[in-house]
Amino acid sequence: MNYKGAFLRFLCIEEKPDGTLKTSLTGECFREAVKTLLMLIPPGRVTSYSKIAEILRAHPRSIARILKNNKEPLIIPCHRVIHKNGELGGYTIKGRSLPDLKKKLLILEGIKIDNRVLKQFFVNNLL
DNA sequence: GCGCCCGTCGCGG
DNA sequence: CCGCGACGGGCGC
Repeated sequence: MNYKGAFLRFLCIEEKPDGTLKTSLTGECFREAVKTLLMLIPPGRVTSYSKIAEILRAHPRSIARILKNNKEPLIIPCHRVIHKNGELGGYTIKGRSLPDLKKKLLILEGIKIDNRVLKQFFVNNLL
């Protein structure tokens, strides 16, 4: 099995009848997979909802839904997940919307935010 | 099962 | 810049 095959199997990504790829992970397993990917983002770097979704062959809004219910903010660094275009996106802790905190955390990690996060701060290869 | 929620995205105007 | 619809997964009923 080549690298790609191993990668797809590792994330339980299978081919659907229509030929598209999709992870068969659901519920807690899916959430754990998302968390694990987030842990791979180094401090001072960011990634996007769609990048996570792309890796898992899932939908960006699914990722957003998972992150909103993140029970371990800071431990699971969901503040490092932003919009693909560099906008910060939302940030919720225990039901409270705290976008300013997200911004502060990113600045503390050395990320320059000039209206948007510059492309250079995105991780190129998460895996 | 269905319907609604979501911290998205890409496209068109 | 804005509006809109697609998409996928969780969750409550």
